Formats: sequence, C-alpha cells, structure tokens
Amino acid sequence: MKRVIGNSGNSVDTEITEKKQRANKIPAQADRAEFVDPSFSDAVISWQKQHGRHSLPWQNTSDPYRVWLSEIMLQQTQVTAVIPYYQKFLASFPDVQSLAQASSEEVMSHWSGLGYYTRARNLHRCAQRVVAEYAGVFPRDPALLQDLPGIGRSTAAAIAAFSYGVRAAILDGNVKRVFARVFGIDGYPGAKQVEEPMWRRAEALLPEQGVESYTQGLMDMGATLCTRSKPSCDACPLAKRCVALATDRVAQLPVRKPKKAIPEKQTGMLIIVDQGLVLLEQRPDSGIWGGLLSLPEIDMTADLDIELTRATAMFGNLAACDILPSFSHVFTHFKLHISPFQVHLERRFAMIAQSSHVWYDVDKLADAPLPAPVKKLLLGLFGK
DNA sequence: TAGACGTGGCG
DNA sequence: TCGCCAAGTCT
Repeated sequence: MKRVIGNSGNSVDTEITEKKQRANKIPAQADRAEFVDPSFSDAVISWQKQHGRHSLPWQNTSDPYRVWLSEIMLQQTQVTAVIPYYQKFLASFPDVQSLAQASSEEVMSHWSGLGYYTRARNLHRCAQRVVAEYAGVFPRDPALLQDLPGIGRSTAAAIAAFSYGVRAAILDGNVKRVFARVFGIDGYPGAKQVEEPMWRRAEALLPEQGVESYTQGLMDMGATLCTRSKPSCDACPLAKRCVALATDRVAQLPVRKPKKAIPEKQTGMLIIVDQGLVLLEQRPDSGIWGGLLSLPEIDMTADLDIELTRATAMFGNLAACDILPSFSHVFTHFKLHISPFQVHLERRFAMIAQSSHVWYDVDKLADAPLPAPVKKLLLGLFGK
C-alpha cells in the first residue's frame, strides 16, 4: 500500500487504488507471446519519425506536468479543440504547484467550454495530491499514476511513456481503430471481451526501445492516416499487413457502438438581471455540467406562474417576464430543450440566503465557469 | 458492466 | 438540419 502524506489522502482514494489495480491485471507473459512482433513497432517508429506530428504545443517536452495536462485535455477531445485551452491553461497555471493552489472557480473557468467537467475537478484534485504526496513530482510508475484522479490505464501509460520513457502500453480510440483494422478484429472495442485481448496485443507489441516514438506514432497514425472515414491506406506503413484492407472491411472496422434512441428533456432557464448583475446558481458536482455555475432552472411541466414565483421568491418581487426564443442542446446521451425567460424583479432583496447562488457581473461572463450553451445565450444578450 | 459525462466540426 | 465523430474515466 502506498503511504499517504498530508490530509488529502483518505480511504476513498485507497479503495480506488485497489479497484483500479484489480481492473487491469498484467497478463502472464505466455498470454502475450502469441502477439509479439517487433516488425510492427519498427514500422510505426520509422513512420512516426518521417511523417508523424512533431510540433503540437505539448510535444518536444518531457515535462510530466505538460504531458499530463495535455493527456487529460485530449481525452475524448480533438487536438484542434484542445490547443487554445492548453495554452491558456499553461499561461495561468505554469506548474503543478500553481494549479494546486488555484481556486476551483479559476480552474472551472479555464475549462469552461471544453466539456466533460469531471476532468477539470479531477485535474485540480490530482494536482493537489501530486504536490502533497509526491512533492510536486509526478511518479513514473504507471500504477501510481493510475491511482491519481482522472488518470486511467491508458492515460497513465501515456504520461509514463512521454515523460519518463517507461515501457507502458496505451489503448485509446486511435490505437483501437488501428488494431481493429490491421488485425481484423470484429466486435465493438468498448466491449470487455474485445478490449481485453486488445490490451494484450498493446502490451505485446511494445518495442524494447523508443516507446515515445512508438506511442506517438500509433496516435498519429490513428489521427491522420487511419481515420474513421476515408483513411489514407496508400500512405500507411501497415497496409501490407492490414487484414481489413486485404478483406475490404476498412469501412466496417472498428465495429461501431450499438446506438439507441436518446431521451429528450425540457428545462426552463431564468435570466434575472439587476444593476448589471445576473443571478447564477452553483450546480452540484455530480450530474450534467457538474461543478459549473449556470442559470436557475424551473420545471417546464409545472405551472409557469407558480414556478416563476417560487424560483424568484428568495431574491425579489416578480414584476414581469419576457419569453425568449427556445433552443436545444444535444449531448452524447440526451437532448435538452431549453426555454429561457428574462425575469424582471420589482425590488431585489439585499441578501442571498443560500451560498449556492451568486449575483455575477454581466461584464465578466466571458470568463465565467458556465456551460457552453448558457455562456452563448448570455453573451448574446449582454456581450459586446 | 453498461451508462453517464460536453462540445464543436464535418459531410 | 442532423447524425456521427474525437487522445477515456468513473461508478
């Protein structure tokens, strides 16, 4: 058991450690032998040196802080979306200490618009643990990295490989796509029975030398060559050995996630402004837009007058209400119909009884920790 | 162990 | 306009 220093370690984190380590048992050498093939990594490495990406903002450094920050931002997120966030983040928080010391509102503001906000809260917690438990130096052991919040098996391997040259295997969307095609793997890679053998391949195919180039090469091939649609098989160094290409199944692999209809939800959002201040509400850490500020909401299935009165009772006397055009926002797993109301208070009460609400300067909304559609709505009304 | 969890871009 | 996609983790 790792020794925990400081007060941020607790039994919850210990449980996470054990659960994470049980989840990815290192397979016995015999299990992997069938997949060993040094010519695979040779091809990837030489392609990477000649044709891979070498000037992304987080490349050409082995600073674990920068590697870690980029890897977290890149989870389920495209490079072009990450670049401006990465640069702004680094300018404000140049090292793990400055990030650990920042307020959660500062961190959430910098993440606002990037999505998957649990990543931002875990990033903050992770920085605090690295400072408290590792004197500000990220560990090099993937198992220890994986114990940190927001770092799973693949991200731990990427950080260890890029920062310290540790021979550890990643298995992200790029690698899954390349593997599914090159080895002709049927089945949805998110399924346990498909993913587990892929991990064994990933471990077995690791080169003895040059994990950095190999790992980056695999990602670059997935991102620039072996794309989901219209892959550049002509330029692929693995084309000769690609099962999908040989059997004309490139477009069919990897097998897509079985899709099902997503539910639709309704909400009403209240825009309550007084003397250049707009009323915002702190959202709970769990659930959609967790940890962000947002507009107060009302139940659209209930009586509008009653809902408006109830929602504003604490803040002033309801005078009038303008109905603004409604719009919808689509998430991965549901569609949200948003009906905005601009509410006018006759008299605003001086105090706020609950700390979950805050009157926010409308001129500072651009830097506020808001969900993307809410920020867009408010900037459309108040932005210059 | 599936499901929850965002957003912007592209065809 | 709309469905689908893009460097996963947590529960």
